Amino acid sequence: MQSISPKQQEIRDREQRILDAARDQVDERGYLGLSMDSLASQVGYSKGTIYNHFPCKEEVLLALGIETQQKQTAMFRRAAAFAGTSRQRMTAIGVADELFVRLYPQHFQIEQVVFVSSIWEKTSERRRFQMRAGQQACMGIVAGIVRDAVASADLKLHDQMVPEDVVFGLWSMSFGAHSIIAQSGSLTELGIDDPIVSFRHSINHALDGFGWKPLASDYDYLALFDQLPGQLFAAELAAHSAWEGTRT
Amino acid sequence: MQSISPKQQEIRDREQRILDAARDQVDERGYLGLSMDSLASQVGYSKGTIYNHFPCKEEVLLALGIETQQKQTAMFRRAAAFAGTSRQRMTAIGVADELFVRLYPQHFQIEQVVFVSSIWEKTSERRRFQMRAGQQACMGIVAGIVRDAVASADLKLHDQMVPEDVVFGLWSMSFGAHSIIAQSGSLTELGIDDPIVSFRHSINHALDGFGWKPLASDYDYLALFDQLPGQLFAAELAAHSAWEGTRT
DNA sequence: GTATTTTCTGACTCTTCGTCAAGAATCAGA
DNA sequence: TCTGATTCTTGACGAAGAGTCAGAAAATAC
Repeated sequence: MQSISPKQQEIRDREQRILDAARDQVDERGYLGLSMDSLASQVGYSKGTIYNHFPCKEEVLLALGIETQQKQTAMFRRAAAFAGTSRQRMTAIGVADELFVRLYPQHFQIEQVVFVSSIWEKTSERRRFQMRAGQQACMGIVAGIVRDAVASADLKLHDQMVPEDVVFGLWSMSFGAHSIIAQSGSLTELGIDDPIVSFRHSINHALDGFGWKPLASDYDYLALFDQLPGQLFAAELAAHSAWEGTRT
Repeated sequence: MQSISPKQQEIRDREQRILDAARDQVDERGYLGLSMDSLASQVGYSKGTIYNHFPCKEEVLLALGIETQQKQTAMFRRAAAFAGTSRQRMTAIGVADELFVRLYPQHFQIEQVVFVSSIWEKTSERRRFQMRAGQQACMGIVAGIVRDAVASADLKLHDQMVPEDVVFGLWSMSFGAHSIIAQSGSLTELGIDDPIVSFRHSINHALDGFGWKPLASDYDYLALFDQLPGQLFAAELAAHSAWEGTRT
Protein backbone atom coordinates (compact mmCIF):
# COMPACT_ATOMS: atom_id res chain seq x y z
CA MET A 1 0.00 0.00 0.00
CA GLN A 2 1.67 3.16 -1.21
CA SER A 3 0.64 6.25 0.69
CA ILE A 4 0.21 9.30 -1.50
CA SER A 5 2.39 12.28 -0.68
CA PRO A 6 0.71 15.67 -1.09
CA LYS A 7 2.96 16.38 -4.04
CA GLN A 8 1.94 13.17 -5.74
CA GLN A 9 -1.67 14.05 -5.17
CA GLU A 10 -1.17 17.48 -6.68
CA ILE A 11 0.36 15.92 -9.76
CA ARG A 12 -2.48 13.49 -10.11
CA ASP A 13 -5.07 16.26 -9.81
CA ARG A 14 -3.24 18.33 -12.34
CA GLU A 15 -3.37 15.58 -14.91
CA GLN A 16 -7.14 15.68 -14.71
CA ARG A 17 -7.13 19.47 -14.99
CA ILE A 18 -5.02 19.23 -18.10
CA LEU A 19 -7.41 16.76 -19.66
CA ASP A 20 -10.43 18.89 -18.81
CA ALA A 21 -8.79 21.92 -20.36
CA ALA A 22 -7.82 19.90 -23.40
CA ARG A 23 -11.39 18.72 -23.80
CA ASP A 24 -12.60 22.31 -23.71
CA GLN A 25 -10.14 23.29 -26.39
CA VAL A 26 -11.12 20.38 -28.59
CA ASP A 27 -14.76 21.30 -28.16
CA GLU A 28 -14.14 24.88 -29.15
CA ARG A 29 -11.44 24.84 -31.74
CA GLY A 30 -11.68 21.33 -33.12
CA TYR A 31 -9.55 18.25 -32.55
CA LEU A 32 -6.57 19.64 -34.37
CA GLY A 33 -7.02 23.10 -32.92
CA LEU A 34 -5.54 21.80 -29.70
CA SER A 35 -2.29 23.66 -29.04
CA MET A 36 0.15 22.65 -26.35
CA ASP A 37 1.15 26.26 -25.69
CA SER A 38 -2.36 27.49 -25.13
CA LEU A 39 -3.16 24.34 -23.19
CA ALA A 40 -0.26 25.12 -20.86
CA SER A 41 -1.29 28.71 -20.34
CA GLN A 42 -4.90 27.71 -19.81
CA VAL A 43 -3.92 25.28 -17.06
CA GLY A 44 -1.47 27.79 -15.62
CA TYR A 45 1.66 25.67 -15.89
CA SER A 46 4.55 25.81 -18.27
CA LYS A 47 4.79 23.72 -21.36
CA GLY A 48 7.51 21.57 -19.90
CA THR A 49 5.21 20.51 -17.10
CA ILE A 50 2.52 19.47 -19.55
CA TYR A 51 5.14 17.39 -21.31
CA ASN A 52 5.93 15.70 -18.02
CA HIS A 53 2.42 14.32 -18.06
CA PHE A 54 2.08 13.56 -21.76
CA PRO A 55 4.98 12.83 -24.06
CA CYS A 56 3.27 14.39 -27.04
CA LYS A 57 0.14 16.08 -28.23
CA GLU A 58 -1.24 12.90 -29.70
CA GLU A 59 -1.09 11.26 -26.31
CA VAL A 60 -3.38 13.94 -24.90
CA LEU A 61 -5.93 13.20 -27.58
CA LEU A 62 -5.73 9.50 -26.94
CA ALA A 63 -6.13 10.07 -23.21
CA LEU A 64 -9.32 11.99 -23.94
CA GLY A 65 -10.54 9.12 -26.08
CA ILE A 66 -9.82 6.62 -23.34
CA GLU A 67 -11.75 8.72 -20.84
CA THR A 68 -14.96 8.80 -22.85
CA GLN A 69 -14.44 5.22 -23.91
CA GLN A 70 -14.62 4.19 -20.27
CA LYS A 71 -17.88 6.01 -19.83
CA GLN A 72 -19.21 4.11 -22.81
CA THR A 73 -18.15 0.80 -21.31
CA ALA A 74 -19.90 1.67 -18.05
CA MET A 75 -23.10 2.50 -19.89
CA PHE A 76 -22.96 -0.68 -21.95
CA ARG A 77 -22.43 -2.74 -18.83
CA ARG A 78 -25.52 -1.21 -17.27
CA ALA A 79 -27.53 -1.82 -20.42
CA ALA A 80 -26.44 -5.44 -20.62
CA ALA A 81 -27.63 -6.00 -17.06
CA PHE A 82 -31.17 -5.04 -17.99
CA ALA A 83 -33.60 -7.76 -16.96
CA GLY A 84 -35.37 -8.84 -20.11
CA THR A 85 -35.19 -11.02 -23.18
CA SER A 86 -31.88 -11.21 -24.98
CA ARG A 87 -33.16 -8.98 -27.72
CA GLN A 88 -34.48 -6.44 -25.25
CA ARG A 89 -31.05 -6.36 -23.69
CA MET A 90 -29.51 -5.91 -27.10
CA THR A 91 -31.87 -3.04 -27.74
CA ALA A 92 -30.84 -1.58 -24.39
CA ILE A 93 -27.30 -1.54 -25.76
CA GLY A 94 -28.62 0.43 -28.69
CA VAL A 95 -30.24 2.88 -26.31
CA ALA A 96 -26.97 3.22 -24.41
CA ASP A 97 -25.09 3.74 -27.63
CA GLU A 98 -27.44 6.46 -28.77
CA LEU A 99 -27.37 8.19 -25.42
CA PHE A 100 -23.61 7.97 -25.23
CA VAL A 101 -23.25 9.75 -28.53
CA ARG A 102 -25.64 12.45 -27.41
CA LEU A 103 -23.86 12.98 -24.10
CA TYR A 104 -20.35 12.96 -25.55
CA PRO A 105 -20.63 14.24 -29.08
CA GLN A 106 -16.90 14.92 -29.34
CA HIS A 107 -16.12 11.27 -28.81
CA PHE A 108 -16.55 10.25 -32.42
CA GLN A 109 -14.57 13.16 -33.66
CA ILE A 110 -11.75 12.36 -31.27
CA GLU A 111 -11.96 8.68 -32.06
CA GLN A 112 -11.74 9.36 -35.75
CA VAL A 113 -8.67 11.51 -35.35
CA VAL A 114 -6.94 9.27 -32.87
CA PHE A 115 -7.02 6.23 -35.10
CA VAL A 116 -5.57 8.08 -38.04
CA SER A 117 -2.35 6.16 -38.32
CA SER A 118 -0.01 9.14 -38.32
CA ILE A 119 -1.44 10.03 -34.94
CA TRP A 120 -1.91 6.55 -33.54
CA GLU A 121 1.73 5.68 -34.18
CA LYS A 122 2.99 8.50 -32.01
CA THR A 123 1.18 7.35 -28.90
CA SER A 124 2.56 5.19 -26.14
CA GLU A 125 2.20 1.46 -26.02
CA ARG A 126 0.54 1.79 -22.64
CA ARG A 127 -2.31 4.03 -23.70
CA ARG A 128 -2.75 2.21 -26.98
CA PHE A 129 -3.29 -0.91 -24.96
CA GLN A 130 -5.78 0.82 -22.69
CA MET A 131 -7.78 2.00 -25.67
CA ARG A 132 -7.81 -1.40 -27.32
CA ALA A 133 -8.70 -3.04 -24.03
CA GLY A 134 -11.62 -0.67 -23.66
CA GLN A 135 -12.89 -1.51 -27.10
CA GLN A 136 -12.55 -5.19 -26.39
CA ALA A 137 -14.44 -4.78 -23.14
CA CYS A 138 -17.31 -3.13 -24.98
CA MET A 139 -17.32 -5.79 -27.64
CA GLY A 140 -17.15 -8.47 -24.99
CA ILE A 141 -20.23 -7.16 -23.24
CA VAL A 142 -22.20 -7.22 -26.45
CA ALA A 143 -20.83 -10.61 -27.46
CA GLY A 144 -22.02 -11.90 -24.09
CA ILE A 145 -25.57 -10.94 -24.95
CA VAL A 146 -25.27 -12.63 -28.32
CA ARG A 147 -24.04 -15.82 -26.66
CA ASP A 148 -26.88 -15.69 -24.18
CA ALA A 149 -29.28 -15.35 -27.09
CA VAL A 150 -27.77 -18.38 -28.77
CA ALA A 151 -27.88 -20.33 -25.52
CA SER A 152 -31.54 -19.50 -24.97
CA ALA A 153 -32.35 -20.29 -28.61
CA ASP A 154 -33.53 -16.75 -29.29
CA LEU A 155 -30.89 -16.65 -31.96
CA LYS A 156 -29.63 -19.29 -34.33
CA LEU A 157 -26.47 -18.35 -36.19
CA HIS A 158 -26.19 -19.25 -39.88
CA ASP A 159 -23.28 -19.72 -42.24
CA GLN A 160 -20.74 -20.69 -39.57
CA MET A 161 -20.98 -17.24 -38.08
CA VAL A 162 -19.68 -16.71 -34.57
CA PRO A 163 -21.14 -14.27 -32.03
CA GLU A 164 -18.31 -11.83 -32.75
CA ASP A 165 -19.47 -11.57 -36.36
CA VAL A 166 -22.83 -10.31 -35.19
CA VAL A 167 -21.16 -7.83 -32.89
CA PHE A 168 -18.89 -6.65 -35.68
CA GLY A 169 -21.86 -6.01 -37.94
CA LEU A 170 -23.71 -3.99 -35.34
CA TRP A 171 -20.58 -2.15 -34.28
CA SER A 172 -19.86 -1.26 -37.90
CA MET A 173 -23.31 0.11 -38.39
CA SER A 174 -23.15 2.13 -35.22
CA PHE A 175 -19.67 3.47 -35.87
CA GLY A 176 -20.51 4.33 -39.45
CA ALA A 177 -23.82 6.00 -38.70
CA HIS A 178 -22.43 8.14 -35.93
CA SER A 179 -19.37 9.08 -37.95
CA ILE A 180 -21.46 10.13 -40.91
CA ILE A 181 -23.81 12.09 -38.71
CA ALA A 182 -20.96 13.81 -36.89
CA GLN A 183 -19.30 14.72 -40.16
CA SER A 184 -22.23 15.88 -42.15
CA GLY A 185 -24.24 18.05 -39.84
CA SER A 186 -27.46 17.74 -41.78
CA LEU A 187 -28.50 14.84 -43.97
CA THR A 188 -31.76 16.35 -45.19
CA GLU A 189 -30.20 17.03 -48.58
CA LEU A 190 -29.62 13.30 -48.84
CA GLY A 191 -33.26 12.59 -48.01
CA ILE A 192 -32.77 11.68 -44.35
CA ASP A 193 -34.72 13.91 -41.99
CA ASP A 194 -33.85 12.30 -38.69
CA PRO A 195 -30.77 10.12 -39.00
CA ILE A 196 -31.04 8.90 -35.41
CA VAL A 197 -34.50 7.47 -35.98
CA SER A 198 -33.37 6.08 -39.31
CA PHE A 199 -30.48 4.39 -37.53
CA ARG A 200 -32.81 2.83 -34.94
CA HIS A 201 -34.81 1.26 -37.72
CA SER A 202 -31.72 -0.05 -39.44
CA ILE A 203 -30.41 -1.71 -36.31
CA ASN A 204 -33.82 -3.14 -35.57
CA HIS A 205 -34.10 -4.63 -39.04
CA ALA A 206 -30.56 -5.91 -38.89
CA LEU A 207 -31.39 -7.81 -35.71
CA ASP A 208 -34.42 -9.26 -37.49
CA GLY A 209 -32.11 -10.20 -40.33
CA PHE A 210 -29.83 -12.14 -38.02
CA GLY A 211 -32.99 -14.00 -37.00
CA TRP A 212 -33.04 -12.71 -33.45
CA LYS A 213 -36.37 -13.66 -31.80
CA PRO A 214 -38.80 -12.27 -30.89
CA LEU A 215 -38.83 -10.43 -34.20
CA ALA A 216 -39.75 -6.78 -34.45
CA SER A 217 -43.13 -7.80 -35.78
CA ASP A 218 -43.88 -9.41 -32.41
CA TYR A 219 -42.56 -6.76 -30.05
CA ASP A 220 -42.22 -2.99 -30.22
CA TYR A 221 -38.53 -2.56 -29.52
CA LEU A 222 -38.51 1.05 -30.63
CA ALA A 223 -40.65 1.92 -27.62
CA LEU A 224 -37.68 1.03 -25.43
CA PHE A 225 -35.86 4.07 -26.75
CA ASP A 226 -38.38 6.20 -24.87
CA GLN A 227 -38.63 4.06 -21.75
CA LEU A 228 -35.09 2.99 -20.98
CA PRO A 229 -33.05 6.19 -20.82
CA GLY A 230 -34.72 7.49 -17.66
CA GLN A 231 -34.78 4.01 -16.18
CA LEU A 232 -31.19 2.93 -16.79
CA PHE A 233 -29.21 6.11 -17.24
CA ALA A 234 -30.74 8.59 -14.86
CA ALA A 235 -27.31 9.16 -13.34
CA GLU A 236 -25.64 10.09 -16.62
CA LEU A 237 -28.52 12.28 -17.68
CA ALA A 238 -28.48 14.17 -14.37
CA ALA A 239 -24.69 14.56 -14.41
CA HIS A 240 -24.84 15.84 -17.91
CA SER A 241 -27.53 18.41 -17.37
CA ALA A 242 -25.77 19.61 -14.21
CA TRP A 243 -22.62 20.00 -16.24
CA GLU A 244 -24.59 21.74 -18.96
CA GLY A 245 -25.80 24.15 -16.33
CA THR A 246 -22.26 25.15 -15.35
CA ARG A 247 -21.48 26.22 -18.87
CA THR A 248 -22.00 29.77 -20.08
CA MET B 1 -15.24 26.48 -77.42
CA GLN B 2 -12.03 27.56 -75.74
CA SER B 3 -8.95 26.21 -77.43
CA ILE B 4 -6.27 25.09 -75.00
CA SER B 5 -2.95 26.82 -75.31
CA PRO B 6 0.08 24.57 -74.78
CA LYS B 7 0.80 26.42 -71.56
CA GLN B 8 -2.69 25.79 -70.28
CA GLN B 9 -2.27 22.14 -71.12
CA GLU B 10 1.01 22.00 -69.25
CA ILE B 11 -0.65 23.47 -66.20
CA ARG B 12 -3.48 21.01 -66.35
CA ASP B 13 -1.07 18.09 -66.66
CA ARG B 14 0.92 19.37 -63.77
CA GLU B 15 -2.07 19.40 -61.51
CA GLN B 16 -2.45 15.69 -62.10
CA ARG B 17 1.25 15.13 -61.45
CA ILE B 18 0.94 16.97 -58.16
CA LEU B 19 -1.99 14.82 -57.13
CA ASP B 20 -0.18 11.62 -58.07
CA ALA B 21 2.84 12.65 -56.04
CA ALA B 22 0.62 13.63 -53.13
CA ARG B 23 -1.05 10.23 -53.25
CA ASP B 24 2.33 8.55 -53.12
CA GLN B 25 3.30 10.57 -50.08
CA VAL B 26 0.05 9.82 -48.33
CA ASP B 27 0.54 6.13 -49.06
CA GLU B 28 4.02 6.17 -47.62
CA ARG B 29 4.02 8.60 -44.78
CA GLY B 30 0.37 8.70 -43.82
CA TYR B 31 -2.31 11.30 -44.48
CA LEU B 32 -0.76 13.86 -42.19
CA GLY B 33 2.76 13.07 -43.32
CA LEU B 34 2.04 15.02 -46.47
CA SER B 35 4.40 18.01 -46.59
CA MET B 36 4.06 20.81 -49.09
CA ASP B 37 7.82 21.31 -49.26
CA SER B 38 8.61 17.73 -50.07
CA LEU B 39 5.63 17.59 -52.41
CA ALA B 40 7.06 20.53 -54.32
CA SER B 41 10.50 19.04 -54.56
CA GLN B 42 9.11 15.67 -55.59
CA VAL B 43 7.17 17.23 -58.44
CA GLY B 44 10.13 19.41 -59.36
CA TYR B 45 8.43 22.76 -58.99
CA SER B 46 8.69 25.39 -56.32
CA LYS B 47 6.31 25.66 -53.45
CA GLY B 48 4.76 28.80 -54.85
CA THR B 49 3.70 26.92 -57.95
CA ILE B 50 2.02 24.23 -55.91
CA TYR B 51 0.14 26.97 -54.10
CA ASN B 52 -1.03 28.29 -57.46
CA HIS B 53 -2.87 25.04 -57.92
CA PHE B 54 -4.11 24.46 -54.38
CA PRO B 55 -4.74 27.21 -51.87
CA CYS B 56 -3.78 25.02 -48.94
CA LYS B 57 -2.66 21.59 -47.93
CA GLU B 58 -6.14 20.54 -46.95
CA GLU B 59 -7.35 21.22 -50.45
CA VAL B 60 -4.85 18.72 -51.82
CA LEU B 61 -6.22 16.05 -49.51
CA LEU B 62 -9.78 16.84 -50.52
CA ALA B 63 -8.81 16.71 -54.19
CA LEU B 64 -7.41 13.22 -53.60
CA GLY B 65 -10.64 12.23 -51.94
CA ILE B 66 -12.70 13.54 -54.83
CA GLU B 67 -10.57 11.60 -57.28
CA THR B 68 -11.13 8.22 -55.67
CA GLN B 69 -14.70 9.12 -54.93
CA GLN B 70 -15.31 9.44 -58.66
CA LYS B 71 -13.86 6.02 -59.27
CA GLN B 72 -16.24 4.67 -56.69
CA THR B 73 -19.20 6.29 -58.38
CA ALA B 74 -18.17 4.79 -61.70
CA MET B 75 -17.95 1.34 -60.16
CA PHE B 76 -21.32 1.71 -58.44
CA ARG B 77 -22.92 2.80 -61.68
CA ARG B 78 -21.59 -0.28 -63.42
CA ALA B 79 -22.80 -2.52 -60.60
CA ALA B 80 -26.27 -0.98 -60.64
CA ALA B 81 -26.56 -1.72 -64.34
CA PHE B 82 -26.15 -5.43 -63.74
CA ALA B 83 -29.02 -7.36 -65.31
CA GLY B 84 -30.65 -9.28 -62.50
CA THR B 85 -33.14 -9.12 -59.68
CA SER B 86 -33.15 -6.03 -57.53
CA ARG B 87 -31.39 -7.84 -54.75
CA GLN B 88 -28.76 -9.24 -57.08
CA ARG B 89 -28.11 -5.70 -58.24
CA MET B 90 -27.86 -4.59 -54.62
CA THR B 91 -25.38 -7.37 -53.97
CA ALA B 92 -23.43 -6.21 -57.01
CA ILE B 93 -23.12 -2.86 -55.26
CA GLY B 94 -21.67 -4.72 -52.31
CA VAL B 95 -19.18 -6.40 -54.60
CA ALA B 96 -18.24 -3.03 -56.08
CA ASP B 97 -17.86 -1.58 -52.63
CA GLU B 98 -15.60 -4.37 -51.50
CA LEU B 99 -13.48 -4.19 -54.61
CA PHE B 100 -13.23 -0.43 -54.38
CA VAL B 101 -11.82 -0.65 -50.92
CA ARG B 102 -9.32 -3.24 -52.03
CA LEU B 103 -8.20 -1.22 -55.03
CA TYR B 104 -7.97 2.10 -53.20
CA PRO B 105 -7.16 1.29 -49.62
CA GLN B 106 -6.08 4.84 -48.83
CA HIS B 107 -9.52 6.16 -49.66
CA PHE B 108 -11.00 5.50 -46.25
CA GLN B 109 -8.04 6.94 -44.50
CA ILE B 110 -8.19 10.07 -46.62
CA GLU B 111 -11.95 10.30 -46.26
CA GLN B 112 -11.67 10.06 -42.51
CA VAL B 113 -9.13 12.84 -42.33
CA VAL B 114 -10.82 15.10 -44.82
CA PHE B 115 -14.09 15.21 -42.93
CA VAL B 116 -12.42 16.12 -39.67
CA SER B 117 -13.94 19.52 -39.24
CA SER B 118 -10.72 21.43 -38.66
CA ILE B 119 -9.62 20.23 -42.07
CA TRP B 120 -12.94 20.37 -43.88
CA GLU B 121 -13.42 24.01 -42.94
CA LYS B 122 -10.23 25.09 -44.64
CA THR B 123 -11.24 23.76 -48.03
CA SER B 124 -12.86 25.68 -50.84
CA GLU B 125 -16.58 25.83 -51.39
CA ARG B 126 -16.07 24.48 -54.89
CA ARG B 127 -14.34 21.26 -53.91
CA ARG B 128 -16.57 20.75 -50.91
CA PHE B 129 -19.49 20.85 -53.27
CA GLN B 130 -17.83 18.38 -55.61
CA MET B 131 -17.26 15.94 -52.76
CA ARG B 132 -20.81 16.20 -51.49
CA ALA B 133 -22.15 15.87 -55.01
CA GLY B 134 -20.13 12.71 -55.48
CA GLN B 135 -21.51 11.22 -52.28
CA GLN B 136 -25.02 12.11 -53.32
CA ALA B 137 -24.45 10.53 -56.70
CA CYS B 138 -23.39 7.28 -55.05
CA MET B 139 -26.32 7.36 -52.69
CA GLY B 140 -28.64 8.15 -55.57
CA ILE B 141 -27.52 5.13 -57.52
CA VAL B 142 -28.19 2.85 -54.57
CA ALA B 143 -31.48 4.56 -53.75
CA GLY B 144 -32.52 3.90 -57.34
CA ILE B 145 -32.10 0.17 -56.82
CA VAL B 146 -34.12 0.36 -53.61
CA ARG B 147 -36.92 2.17 -55.42
CA ASP B 148 -36.85 -0.42 -58.20
CA ALA B 149 -37.15 -3.10 -55.56
CA VAL B 150 -40.14 -1.40 -54.02
CA ALA B 151 -41.71 -0.91 -57.45
CA SER B 152 -41.28 -4.57 -58.33
CA ALA B 153 -42.57 -5.64 -54.90
CA ASP B 154 -39.29 -7.34 -54.01
CA LEU B 155 -39.17 -5.02 -51.05
CA LYS B 156 -41.90 -3.66 -48.83
CA LEU B 157 -40.79 -0.85 -46.54
CA HIS B 158 -42.08 -0.85 -42.96
CA ASP B 159 -42.46 1.86 -40.36
CA GLN B 160 -42.80 4.76 -42.80
CA MET B 161 -39.27 4.22 -43.95
CA VAL B 162 -38.17 5.77 -47.21
CA PRO B 163 -35.64 4.26 -49.63
CA GLU B 164 -32.99 6.67 -48.35
CA ASP B 165 -33.28 5.13 -44.89
CA VAL B 166 -32.31 1.76 -46.30
CA VAL B 167 -29.40 3.31 -48.14
CA PHE B 168 -28.28 5.10 -45.01
CA GLY B 169 -28.28 1.87 -43.04
CA LEU B 170 -26.20 0.05 -45.62
CA TRP B 171 -23.89 2.99 -46.12
CA SER B 172 -23.34 3.21 -42.38
CA MET B 173 -22.45 -0.43 -42.15
CA SER B 174 -20.07 -0.21 -45.07
CA PHE B 175 -18.41 2.98 -43.89
CA GLY B 176 -18.09 1.67 -40.37
CA ALA B 177 -16.75 -1.73 -41.30
CA HIS B 178 -14.14 -0.36 -43.67
CA SER B 179 -13.09 2.32 -41.22
CA ILE B 180 -12.65 -0.17 -38.44
CA ILE B 181 -10.74 -2.54 -40.68
CA ALA B 182 -8.50 0.24 -41.98
CA GLN B 183 -7.78 1.42 -38.47
CA SER B 184 -7.22 -1.84 -36.74
CA GLY B 185 -5.06 -3.87 -39.02
CA SER B 186 -5.98 -7.20 -37.53
CA LEU B 187 -9.20 -8.06 -35.77
CA THR B 188 -8.25 -11.58 -34.77
CA GLU B 189 -7.76 -10.47 -31.19
CA LEU B 190 -11.42 -9.45 -31.23
CA GLY B 191 -12.45 -12.84 -32.52
CA ILE B 192 -12.88 -11.90 -36.19
CA ASP B 193 -10.65 -13.87 -38.50
CA ASP B 194 -11.74 -12.45 -41.84
CA PRO B 195 -13.57 -9.16 -41.40
CA ILE B 196 -14.40 -8.90 -45.09
CA VAL B 197 -16.27 -12.18 -45.06
CA SER B 198 -17.90 -11.22 -41.80
CA PHE B 199 -19.01 -7.98 -43.41
CA ARG B 200 -20.53 -9.81 -46.38
CA HIS B 201 -22.63 -11.85 -44.00
CA SER B 202 -23.76 -8.79 -42.10
CA ILE B 203 -24.88 -6.96 -45.21
CA ASN B 204 -26.62 -10.07 -46.47
CA HIS B 205 -28.51 -10.50 -43.23
CA ALA B 206 -29.34 -6.81 -43.08
CA LEU B 207 -30.94 -7.05 -46.51
CA ASP B 208 -32.94 -10.03 -45.25
CA GLY B 209 -33.91 -7.91 -42.27
CA PHE B 210 -35.27 -5.18 -44.49
CA GLY B 211 -37.39 -7.93 -46.05
CA TRP B 212 -35.71 -7.82 -49.42
CA LYS B 213 -36.87 -10.80 -51.52
CA PRO B 214 -35.71 -13.28 -52.56
CA LEU B 215 -34.26 -13.90 -49.11
CA ALA B 216 -30.80 -15.32 -48.61
CA SER B 217 -32.38 -18.65 -47.78
CA ASP B 218 -33.67 -18.83 -51.36
CA TYR B 219 -30.63 -17.64 -53.27
CA ASP B 220 -26.88 -17.83 -52.70
CA TYR B 221 -25.93 -14.17 -52.92
CA LEU B 222 -22.50 -14.75 -51.46
CA ALA B 223 -21.57 -16.67 -54.58
CA LEU B 224 -21.82 -13.41 -56.51
CA PHE B 225 -18.76 -12.15 -54.69
CA ASP B 226 -16.74 -14.72 -56.63
CA GLN B 227 -18.53 -14.37 -59.96
CA LEU B 228 -19.05 -10.66 -60.42
CA PRO B 229 -15.63 -9.08 -60.02
CA GLY B 230 -14.20 -10.55 -63.20
CA GLN B 231 -17.45 -10.01 -65.03
CA LEU B 232 -18.15 -6.38 -64.13
CA PHE B 233 -14.82 -4.90 -63.12
CA ALA B 234 -12.27 -6.50 -65.39
CA ALA B 235 -11.11 -3.04 -66.43
CA GLU B 236 -10.38 -1.86 -62.91
CA LEU B 237 -8.69 -5.08 -61.96
CA ALA B 238 -6.45 -4.96 -65.01
CA ALA B 239 -5.59 -1.30 -64.50
CA HIS B 240 -4.77 -2.00 -60.92
CA SER B 241 -2.51 -4.93 -61.49
CA ALA B 242 -0.73 -3.02 -64.27
CA TRP B 243 -0.19 -0.18 -61.85
CA GLU B 244 0.93 -2.64 -59.21
CA GLY B 245 3.47 -3.91 -61.70
CA THR B 246 5.04 -0.47 -62.10
CA ARG B 247 5.75 -0.19 -58.43
CA THR B 248 8.98 -1.35 -56.84
C1' DG C 1 11.24 43.63 -81.14
C1' DT C 2 9.01 45.55 -77.42
C1' DA C 3 5.31 45.97 -74.02
C1' DT C 4 2.22 43.64 -71.16
C1' DT C 5 0.44 39.95 -68.83
C1' DT C 6 1.01 35.63 -66.68
C1' DT C 7 3.64 32.37 -64.24
C1' DC C 8 7.38 30.86 -61.30
C1' DT C 9 10.62 31.11 -57.58
C1' DG C 10 12.68 30.64 -53.04
C1' DA C 11 13.82 33.42 -49.21
C1' DC C 12 11.03 35.07 -45.57
C1' DT C 13 7.62 35.19 -41.69
C1' DC C 14 4.86 32.90 -38.53
C1' DT C 15 3.16 29.28 -35.83
C1' DT C 16 3.63 25.36 -33.13
C1' DC C 17 5.84 21.15 -31.49
C1' DG C 18 9.08 19.19 -28.48
C1' DT C 19 13.83 19.68 -25.78
C1' DC C 20 16.83 20.73 -22.22
C1' DA C 21 19.97 23.08 -19.04
C1' DA C 22 19.45 25.69 -15.18
C1' DG C 23 16.94 26.92 -11.26
C1' DA C 24 13.25 25.87 -7.62
C1' DA C 25 10.94 22.85 -4.69
C1' DT C 26 10.62 18.63 -2.15
C1' DC C 27 12.20 14.87 0.45
C1' DA C 28 15.04 11.56 3.35
C1' DG C 29 18.25 10.83 6.76
C1' DA C 30 21.05 12.42 10.55
C1' DT D 1 16.31 21.45 11.67
C1' DC D 2 19.92 21.22 8.46
C1' DT D 3 21.83 19.37 4.22
C1' DG D 4 22.63 16.85 0.21
C1' DA D 5 20.14 14.25 -3.22
C1' DT D 6 16.33 13.88 -5.94
C1' DT D 7 12.59 15.32 -8.31
C1' DC D 8 9.92 18.87 -10.53
C1' DT D 9 9.33 23.24 -13.15
C1' DT D 10 10.47 26.63 -16.31
C1' DG D 11 10.78 29.20 -20.61
C1' DA D 12 14.18 30.16 -24.03
C1' DC D 13 15.62 27.58 -27.85
C1' DG D 14 15.94 24.62 -32.13
C1' DA D 15 13.48 22.43 -35.74
C1' DA D 16 9.95 21.75 -39.06
C1' DG D 17 6.60 23.00 -41.84
C1' DA D 18 2.63 26.16 -43.69
C1' DG D 19 1.70 29.94 -46.38
C1' DT D 20 3.31 34.78 -48.59
C1' DC D 21 5.13 37.88 -51.82
C1' DA D 22 8.39 40.87 -54.37
C1' DG D 23 11.02 40.30 -58.01
C1' DA D 24 12.75 37.29 -61.92
C1' DA D 25 11.48 34.66 -65.88
C1' DA D 26 8.57 33.16 -69.38
C1' DA D 27 4.69 33.57 -72.35
C1' DT D 28 1.76 36.26 -75.03
C1' DA D 29 0.05 40.24 -77.62
C1' DC D 30 0.81 43.65 -80.89
